[in-house]
Amino acid sequence: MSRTVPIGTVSRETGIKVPTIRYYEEVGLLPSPARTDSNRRSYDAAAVQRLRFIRHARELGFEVEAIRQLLTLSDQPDRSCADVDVIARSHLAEIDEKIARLTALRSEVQRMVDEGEHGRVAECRVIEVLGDHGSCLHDRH
Amino acid sequence: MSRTVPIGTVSRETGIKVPTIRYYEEVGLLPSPARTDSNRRSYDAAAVQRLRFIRHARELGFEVEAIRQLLTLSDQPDRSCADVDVIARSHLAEIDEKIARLTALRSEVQRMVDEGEHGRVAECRVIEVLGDHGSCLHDRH
DNA sequence: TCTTGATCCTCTAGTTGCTAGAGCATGTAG
DNA sequence: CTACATGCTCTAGCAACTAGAGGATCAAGA
Repeated sequence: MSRTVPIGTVSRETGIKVPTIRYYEEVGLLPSPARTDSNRRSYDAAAVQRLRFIRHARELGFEVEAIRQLLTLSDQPDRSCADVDVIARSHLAEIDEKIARLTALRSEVQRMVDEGEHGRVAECRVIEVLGDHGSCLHDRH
Repeated sequence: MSRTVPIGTVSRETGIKVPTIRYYEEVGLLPSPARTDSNRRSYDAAAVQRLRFIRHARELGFEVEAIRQLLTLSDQPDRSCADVDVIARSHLAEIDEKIARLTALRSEVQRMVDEGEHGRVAECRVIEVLGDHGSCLHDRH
């Protein structure tokens, strides 16, 4: 059988603070782990990976409800294909939009770094880049 | 002179709720706008664009402090190149990491959609994709 | 002009997603 | 067998909103 670890170790391995791990359990993102005889939580590798997923997804700006859905996708053994598809597609669109916006922001910040290297920071369009309407990043003036 | 609009219009145009706009003003992300004779806020186009930037940046998972820095970059007329460069570079790294993670997540969700179309949802690796260590998205077995 | 409904104001309080601390139990190293 | 780290639960605080009360103002119609 695989090794299980206490919450502090999980915290160190995932970079998620101990109370936050307990919080994720409380709100149902993470299944309640087994307990030792002395009532301490003991986590397996799957729990650690799930926590890492939660952390990264949060850093990427997904809200807890969206993460719950993505985790549910992942938990589905092989059933309810239609539901899974609907959820997956909507998240795909969301992800594409995030990538598009980040790519635009990236190139603008990169330009600032490049120009900064030559001693002058030209006028900055960071705001314009992310400040535009819609998701299509249409050509600017 | 350019048209200015009341807060409700700004809210509709940006998708940010009225109290949230006032909150952004309170915490210094948005400069206090001009007021009408009857003390109502009136916003110009620049304010609207700045709010759209804030919204998108928040959706992308940047915290308020990071947004404040990015906005400061944008507000710099042409001074303090070194500071700007340091800030820009650190955000560049952060942005690259976000893009890498999102791209990985995207391809996994895409795979689920593709396989779902053929009637079966294969085992899902969404968690594995974002659950990995570090930022390098190293090759999985 | 008067009124009625939408919109604005300020201020306070609630929600979400954590995060820190009190007070006590347990585990482990010397 | 201390002693100090780590765990437990529970309560309270913080960041970033969000909603509502109570009151002023504006804009359109009778």
